[in-house]
Amino acid sequence: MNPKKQQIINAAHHLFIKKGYNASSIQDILDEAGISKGTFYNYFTSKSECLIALMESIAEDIRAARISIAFGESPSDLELFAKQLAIRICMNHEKNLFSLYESIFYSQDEELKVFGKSQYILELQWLSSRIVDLFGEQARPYALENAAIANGALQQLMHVWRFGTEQQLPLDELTAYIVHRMKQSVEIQLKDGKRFLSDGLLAQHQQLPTLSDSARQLQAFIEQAENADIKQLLTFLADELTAEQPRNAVLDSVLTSLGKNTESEAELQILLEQVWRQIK
Amino acid sequence: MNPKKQQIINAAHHLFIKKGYNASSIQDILDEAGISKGTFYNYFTSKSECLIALMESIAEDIRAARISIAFGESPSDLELFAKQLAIRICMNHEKNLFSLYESIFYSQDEELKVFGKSQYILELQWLSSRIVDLFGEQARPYALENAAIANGALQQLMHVWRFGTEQQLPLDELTAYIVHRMKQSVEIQLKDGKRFLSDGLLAQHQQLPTLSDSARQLQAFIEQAENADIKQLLTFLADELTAEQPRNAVLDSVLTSLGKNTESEAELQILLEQVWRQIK
DNA sequence: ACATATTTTATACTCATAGTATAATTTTTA
DNA sequence: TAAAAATTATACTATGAGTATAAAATATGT
Repeated sequence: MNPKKQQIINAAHHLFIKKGYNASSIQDILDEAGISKGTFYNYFTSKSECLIALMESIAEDIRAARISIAFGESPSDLELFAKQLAIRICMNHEKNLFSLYESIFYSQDEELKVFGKSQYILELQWLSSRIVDLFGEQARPYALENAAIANGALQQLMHVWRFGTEQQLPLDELTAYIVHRMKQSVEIQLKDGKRFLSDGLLAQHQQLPTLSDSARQLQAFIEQAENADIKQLLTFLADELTAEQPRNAVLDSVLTSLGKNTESEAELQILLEQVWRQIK
Repeated sequence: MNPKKQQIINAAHHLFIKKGYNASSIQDILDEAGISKGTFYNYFTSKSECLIALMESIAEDIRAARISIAFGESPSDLELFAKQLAIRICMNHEKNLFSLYESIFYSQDEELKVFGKSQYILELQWLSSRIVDLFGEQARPYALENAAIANGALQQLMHVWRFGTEQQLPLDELTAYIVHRMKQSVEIQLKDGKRFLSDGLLAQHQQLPTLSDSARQLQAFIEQAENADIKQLLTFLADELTAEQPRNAVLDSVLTSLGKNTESEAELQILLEQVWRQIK
């Protein structure tokens, strides 16, 4: 990321937290970042584009944090899932960004709306796939619905907590509770088969990529890798994935090292998470 | 309501649906309503105050509709509750007002935010009290939590539906499903006692008013009643409530007549609903 | 019917902010 | 060190919120 662009995003971030998005004028951002108008419009065509860049960078942080705590653990670990849920809340809370996410959703700005929608769908799809990790393939028909409901429950319980008390939200307790309810719900649904949403509603059934698919995708990243250590790790990963009998324990440790590295781009992280799922 | 004020609200309503709140300028409202700027500022000090007036009038419509389908039915009827849930969705949807409600929530406008919060709390309190109606006093500790979660589930399932398909939302199916899940949840909680929110979080335990409380409150409305028929019905109601043995069937039918009358003010409607609960 | 009070209109004004344009200056790069 | 790119300062246009006010229209009480 261009450092000037990053500087603007940081300033915007700071301001949006302090005064909110709507209340921050572009002039405020210029002052905060100590740049002139021309520079701003050199990198962004509008305030909303700047917001999108900010939110994208935060989404990447969340993804990285979720992945970095996952490697070395089992994808079907309920506690891990609860922690991953907490990460989003925690990061957004810490950065006071709920306001942004929610105000975007129904914004009048078409570009923002589309962006918000895509972020939302990504989150639900991530949740859904994790639910399948947790409860097995049989839970797939109920995954999207439970993802949506868990999302709603999280949001609402947080609202009510915020309105009802000054106390600090007990986040781990909340996410554990959400996971507990989700488990109950899925178990009941596996018995009675009742649901409202069909699982294929948001996307045509995306078929699971194979290990060699992942290895092939890795090649692209190996070529453009700048850091030699990372290149080495990625190359090892790609080789090992195509081996007769991939040594999962070694793969896991390599993934963990790579996951801790926050430099890597979003696409690579997503690919690494895919590999993590595959080898479990 | 002053007809000019109503005319402005109607114009704003129309515009907000067509173009959204933020995208509608005050000038647009003036043009739509065919009035001049001075008149607008005679009734409202800002656009957001106009929005609040609009939303208040819609909230009143929702309340009235919910009450009018309730009289004559049992408060513990799950299907009635599902229908009452559908009313809010339906009215907002029809009027395309979800955008408004949700954008208000995190608006930068302090006045709007406070209003949105109070509306939200009112809705949760209504839901909570209905949950107690449905599942008995024993469900009270879990009422607020289930109200919040049902609210979140409704919202999220609607979002996903909207994003995933062009088809018309099967509203009755959705509300029935929400009620079904709520029933399961409450039943489980009555056994295992698990919950996240305490029921008293939003308000100190409000003690139930007695029939004679209601009768006393009715007096005020009787005095200011303009329509003779309504005055007659209210007077009968107040007398009957203080009788040794109120004839519930008659009360119910009188309530039904009064409930159908949409002229009555919000406070009266709330009082009537309270009476309806008391006599069941 | 008339005088008075009120509501409404038309218009012009201030102020804040988004976004454009451009020439001058600074920094980077080759 | 010269050319290219980025940055700045500044001025400009346009839009929209909100205020002010005098004139016109309407309502109200007697």
